[in-house]
Amino acid sequence: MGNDIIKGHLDPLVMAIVEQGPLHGYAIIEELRRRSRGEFDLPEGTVYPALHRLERLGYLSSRWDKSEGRRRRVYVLTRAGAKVLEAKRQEWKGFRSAISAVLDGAGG
Amino acid sequence: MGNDIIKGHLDPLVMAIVEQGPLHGYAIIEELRRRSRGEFDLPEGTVYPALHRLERLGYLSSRWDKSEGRRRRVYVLTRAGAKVLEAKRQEWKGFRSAISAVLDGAGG
DNA sequence: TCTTGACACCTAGGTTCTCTAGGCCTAGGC
DNA sequence: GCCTAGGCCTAGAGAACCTAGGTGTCAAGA
Repeated sequence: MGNDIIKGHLDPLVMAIVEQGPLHGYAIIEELRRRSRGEFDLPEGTVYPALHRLERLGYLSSRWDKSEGRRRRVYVLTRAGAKVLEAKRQEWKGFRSAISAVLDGAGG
Repeated sequence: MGNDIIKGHLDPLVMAIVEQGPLHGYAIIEELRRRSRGEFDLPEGTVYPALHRLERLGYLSSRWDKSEGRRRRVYVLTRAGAKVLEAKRQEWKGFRSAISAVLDGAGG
């Protein structure tokens, strides 16, 4: 529950997973679950459209892989994607400290 | 730009502001901007509907105040709202560490 | 053989959230 | 009188995520 709060943060998560090496959609979902220790257990209907969007934006590129019988679409991070990811990491830091500042109620 | 990443996090922010004392909408916007050091500069069209939603959910309650000539709707956090806010704070901690774990690419 | 379950992909439509872009009103300064 | 700041409001647009379905392969076991 409360996967809703992921809104607006999914793209950098996916890009960060793919950053470490070519991966297909299904495996990305598993990696996301594993690295977040189960916090992000995302349905395919969330992740696949996100992958398509990121590819359309030029942040990921993909190719079909049939090496093991099953067909898989394998994604890699483009150079543009790497730049965007780095920017998103910075953005996240600012966002995180801003939220914490408000939630912790520091007077100013 | 990038106020989009606030999606799903606005409610606890607003509740945390109101937690510290009765406040009206316009002042809540200013407090949010101040405490986040300018990070959250939200339009009225974002905050007012959120206040109405939170009141409808029973997390805030409001009364009209006319003590200074101008009419203002002043909000306070309900007991239910306080419980939800506490839960949201915990949720935020989990979310924050999960995002960081993924973005920092810790292998295991 | 047939069924089941894991793997692997896809998308239409619904819901919900935030933002844009307006509108209304009062008070005070010029 | 006019303008700005303070103060409230909402309809509709746009975007994101999820639900709920669909397709197909492969391996294990009844």
